[in-house]
Amino acid sequence: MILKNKKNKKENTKKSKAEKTKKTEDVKGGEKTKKTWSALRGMHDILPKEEKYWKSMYNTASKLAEYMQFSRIETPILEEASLFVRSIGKGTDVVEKEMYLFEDNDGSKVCLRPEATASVVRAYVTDGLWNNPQPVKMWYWGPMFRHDRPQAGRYRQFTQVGFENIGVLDPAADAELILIAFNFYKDLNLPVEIHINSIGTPEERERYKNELLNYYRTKKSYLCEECRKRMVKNPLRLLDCKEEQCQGVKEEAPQIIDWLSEASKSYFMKVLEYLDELGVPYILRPSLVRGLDYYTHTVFEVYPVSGEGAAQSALGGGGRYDLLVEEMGGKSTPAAGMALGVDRSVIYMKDYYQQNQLRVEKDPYDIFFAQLGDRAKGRAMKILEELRKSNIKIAFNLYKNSLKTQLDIANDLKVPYALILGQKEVQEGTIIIRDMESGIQEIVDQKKIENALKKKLKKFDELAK
RNA sequence: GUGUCCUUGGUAUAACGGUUAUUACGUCGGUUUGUGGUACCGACAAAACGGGUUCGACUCCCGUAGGACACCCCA
Repeated sequence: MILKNKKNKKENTKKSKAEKTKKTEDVKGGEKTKKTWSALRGMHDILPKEEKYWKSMYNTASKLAEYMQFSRIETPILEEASLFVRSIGKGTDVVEKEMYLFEDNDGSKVCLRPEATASVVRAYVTDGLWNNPQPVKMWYWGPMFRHDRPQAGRYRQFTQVGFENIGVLDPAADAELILIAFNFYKDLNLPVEIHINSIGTPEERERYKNELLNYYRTKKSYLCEECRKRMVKNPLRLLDCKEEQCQGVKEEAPQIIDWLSEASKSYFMKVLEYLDELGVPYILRPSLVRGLDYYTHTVFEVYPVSGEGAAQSALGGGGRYDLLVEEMGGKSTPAAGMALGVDRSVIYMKDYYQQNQLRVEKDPYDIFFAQLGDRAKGRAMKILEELRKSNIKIAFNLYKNSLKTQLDIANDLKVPYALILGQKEVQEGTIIIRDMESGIQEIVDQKKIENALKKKLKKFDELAK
């Protein structure tokens, strides 16, 4: 299909205008029209040139997970819709307007996962993970879907990396998760801010909500339109309002921390103490509430530290969800978790690296292997195959026949040495090693390539030491 | 979901209601077929899609799609 398309296109360009007109008529006459596709709204391709960022994120997460003893879990992308309605909460925006919801062939309601915590908890409950040594620490990396209006760093399909700790109620677990989030960015050389708060138990939160509403009712005449809606729909969000006119009211508002029980408060204090001990900087933000219903006690979000510019959206966040496992049909089990937005983090990384002239280096090639002539090409493939396990990183291009072009590529790749194999060398069983800087060439026996190269390459010297 | 702005080769761009749509990067090829960086030459490659206004639309208008930004919300 694609090939055919391309061919047509090429022919078109060579046609005169008159012929083009004719072609249009043909199309109208029922011939196939040229169609191209853009990605669906909010979906994007991750191109090869961006891969280095994604790779370094994945490797960083994976290494952290291993050190902190989180094991990888992969759950399906498609889940029963009610799983998320139950876990995330019926009234939330994520469930109400952002789910990719559709009917499966048998008529059951399924959806593309908007997040993974619910799935991980489902696995914990139904796959018997509660019989394993507790807590069960798991991490995941994969695509999530939310049907939202796209914006910078907000896509309908996006990648999250997340960590879940199920089965233990201990401030150390909360601190550990925050530490992982912090270290993830630290290892990538990205400065971040941790915002943290505690929203206590549902009962405490309910009491606070009433108190907040009582307070806001007395100030109703000062409020913006949006805030009046929030009073009915989502009172805790009142504290997020950015309108000038509401700032004064906000500052005087009661804070949730004052409405927590002693137990909740001291739990939260302990989390903060651990963070202090670890040297993880945080900002207490009494207005921080999270969008999903299942959170209890500790909640936190991670923000980029931007030199200038507007407040950016969160890179990630998480918190404790002690009631979710039971809500999902398991035994009452405490748990906590967090998730980071990889797409957003990649954007931040690109930006920050560019501004600060940092680079993600790809592993450079050691050698370029140039071949010349039919027989040499076959022989080159064979030699490349023999060197595959040698740890020497060799670039090659078997489809270019001119030596000039191949050395040009070698030059672009900035390799220190090139191998040159032509008809003559094939006959003699030798190969040329060319020093790309000095231009000095040396002829060696084909059987001794590996050793000869290793002698020349510095990295093998260092390994030997 | 609401609002504002935008859409010219792969990327970045220029001009124009009327000749063959500018330039750079890029890609491919070449400068006597076995030797790189420079240079020179050549080729490739574009008006998102559909409709309207007009003698004539890449240019003006409308719709669709996509993008960007803000809000709601969130990763």
